[in-house]
Amino acid sequence: MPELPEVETVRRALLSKLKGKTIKEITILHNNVFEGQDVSIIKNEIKDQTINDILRRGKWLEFVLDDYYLLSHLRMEGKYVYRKIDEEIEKHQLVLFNINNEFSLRYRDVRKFGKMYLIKKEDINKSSLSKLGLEPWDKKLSPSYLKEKYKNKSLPIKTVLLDQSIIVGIGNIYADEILFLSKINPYKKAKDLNNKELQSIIDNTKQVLDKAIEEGGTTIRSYTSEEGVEGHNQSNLYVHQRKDEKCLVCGHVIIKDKIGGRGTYYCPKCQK
DNA sequence: CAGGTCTCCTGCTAGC
DNA sequence: TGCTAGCAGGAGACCT
Repeated sequence: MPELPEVETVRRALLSKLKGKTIKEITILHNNVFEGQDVSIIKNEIKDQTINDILRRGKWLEFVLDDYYLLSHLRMEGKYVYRKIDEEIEKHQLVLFNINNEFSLRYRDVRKFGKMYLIKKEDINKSSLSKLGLEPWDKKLSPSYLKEKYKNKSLPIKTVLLDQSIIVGIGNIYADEILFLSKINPYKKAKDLNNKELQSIIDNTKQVLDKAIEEGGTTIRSYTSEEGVEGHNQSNLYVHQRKDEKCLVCGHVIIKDKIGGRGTYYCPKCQK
């Protein structure tokens, strides 16, 4: 599932193909991708908008057009494929962007969970992006920031790490890895963490995500950044998807539990 | 406000 | 071998 490193890898690949190119037309084959929006307006407004840049905020892609931002969230299995304009439409391709009348950028999403929003630039503060917390590398991310955010959180730290209004970009895979490296039990209540543990979470978040970006993301199940390009970070995972295998540090068997409805992998000996 | 539950969706797989 | 129930999960809606 695309988390911050995967989205960042996708962003870089898209930018190299699309920077400066123009969306001549959009074909929306599945209206729910633009949930709550009038697709006829979108079809008109996006016409002839140039892709000036592609940014990332948390797990969101932000296409910087002339008058709009096109926000795209891949959720579980969303991905972009790039085709010659006249190639046949394949199953699961939900939105087609005509690029310079020459190429076709296609949003493909088997499970149809992903979302897009076309937002006027002046309305960006009313968008989903406005509710996001700090990027992992933000200088403001400190133990005191987390202390304040966690002070009323009785939920397990595993669950709270996934809360995008506090730190952005962490999903289920990296949350498990961050807690393993921080030697923190995923069941521990967020509000009970001390400064040392909070600092450890901050340090390991940056380290885990940096490493994963360097490796082009983690490919388990279906993620690829562009067609035929898989990530390599799966070989760096200590606990995620390693149920019943031995902990690489202490040899104890890795446990899988369900915490907050999410599959959670951890080493009960290393993580107290 | 905090937190629990449900919903969306389809492909894969464990188990019979 | 073939079938099917159950599982996978990010984020927002809705309820208590």
